[in-house]
Amino acid sequence: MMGKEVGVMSEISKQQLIVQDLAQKIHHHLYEVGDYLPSEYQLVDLYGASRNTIRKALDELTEMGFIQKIQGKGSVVLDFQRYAFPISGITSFKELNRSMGMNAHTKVLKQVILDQLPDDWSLPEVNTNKCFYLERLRLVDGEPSVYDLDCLLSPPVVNFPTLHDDDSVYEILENQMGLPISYATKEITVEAADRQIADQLRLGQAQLAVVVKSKVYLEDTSLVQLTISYHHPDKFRFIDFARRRKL
Amino acid sequence: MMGKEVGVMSEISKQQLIVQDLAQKIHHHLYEVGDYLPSEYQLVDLYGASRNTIRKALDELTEMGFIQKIQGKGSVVLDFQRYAFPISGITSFKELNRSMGMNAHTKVLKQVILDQLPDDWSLPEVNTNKCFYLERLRLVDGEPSVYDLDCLLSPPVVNFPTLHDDDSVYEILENQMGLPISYATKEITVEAADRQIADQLRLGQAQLAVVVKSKVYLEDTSLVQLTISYHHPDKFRFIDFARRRKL
DNA sequence: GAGTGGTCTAGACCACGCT
DNA sequence: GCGTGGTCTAGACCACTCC
Repeated sequence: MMGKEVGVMSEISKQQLIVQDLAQKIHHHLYEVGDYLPSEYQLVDLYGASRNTIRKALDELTEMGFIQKIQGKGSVVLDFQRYAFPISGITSFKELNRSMGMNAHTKVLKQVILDQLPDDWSLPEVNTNKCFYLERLRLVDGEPSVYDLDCLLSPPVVNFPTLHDDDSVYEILENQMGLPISYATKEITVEAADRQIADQLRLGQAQLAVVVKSKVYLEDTSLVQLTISYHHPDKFRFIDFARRRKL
Repeated sequence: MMGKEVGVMSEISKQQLIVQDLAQKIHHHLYEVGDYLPSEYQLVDLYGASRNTIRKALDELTEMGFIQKIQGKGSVVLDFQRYAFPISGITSFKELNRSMGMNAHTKVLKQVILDQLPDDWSLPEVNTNKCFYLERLRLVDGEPSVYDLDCLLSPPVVNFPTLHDDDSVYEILENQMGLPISYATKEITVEAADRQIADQLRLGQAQLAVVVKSKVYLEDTSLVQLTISYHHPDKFRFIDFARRRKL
């Protein structure tokens, strides 16, 4: 009948601790693919949490593709550890670089402050924004793989520092500037790249590139970043996990 | 202290009813983009549900990109109604056809029963399966857009009926055969298509197609369908909504 | 301080899988 | 019948926003 006994939030929720702990254990094969996790009531004892908290943690792991719950049986560990190459959810290139064994580097090619968005970014909804404009080339194993155009909008971004090679934009936004990224939309198409980008990526005759356009938003729904990425078609690979949504 | 008063599950959960009702209202602009939904406590009264149930419904809408919750303020309606062209989550082509104003048709080109998976599908983990093999061509506005190769595995699929043009595989699996689809993995790459497919899709010189390989699973984690889709690069468009996951 | 969402607890009952 | 997950309720307290 009473709430929890502590008065101080330990910076991170009990639910998140459980998620991270279970994710770690799955990742390190303490729970093997095909195994059943301990039952919800066992986890209640293990973590000293209510069943509701346990269930919310398991829901999160389910959504991320770590486990599948089967009524009457338990929670099975799935084999979807492997993450996407360029991007599945929202994760920075640097984070991907770390969590997979990727030998990737980023070169900053251009970095200026603009008074307005570039014309060809075509955004009727948001305009007349100052922005920090970036052009970067991503190399994987020394091969040019992605050409990134970025606009960091101001507001909400102010005093964006000079970016160096291999710096992570997300890390700066979240950790140094206190701007928590919340969600993003992405659109993937195939288009002809212009001469400059085609040269940089060493595209062939067709000059076709995979184009990923994304809009990144903060928790207060303000738009913070626009990105257009040109991926070399031979090096593009997108892996996704999705759950069925009934209408 | 007591559970709910009813004894009969009305086939669909109260939580899902709330999700569907709110999604409808957002879709039909009863709640406009940028509006705040009624507060959680108001929704408790509106729907006669506990706050926990309301919150779980809102969590689902959040995950799907309908709303963004802001602490201390409320739940804002986002503008991500528009769904992906070929596929965002797991949804059948027919469902997409209905929910968007798409003039699409599907032609069944080949339909046979195989004793084993085709060699080039390369699946070490699952083998020696009988399967129902399908080749279909998807036309959008009369233009060939997608060439689909499908394998429906047996087991779990038994007695798969003869498929006609514009039939939905998912509908047959879920409604007629009682096989509930639960989740899927997808991989998107760009590859050269073979002559036959290139001709059907009327690809240009480069013969490049966007290749989407997916594995579809049931609720009991059994693999039910393998698909390789070749998309015409000019007509391929993938739209995604993703939320930030902290490690 | 009032109102909103965020986290957590404790308990009840239902539906499913197995033996 | 027992154990597992699925749904729902009622209540407590925290953190944040805005007046």
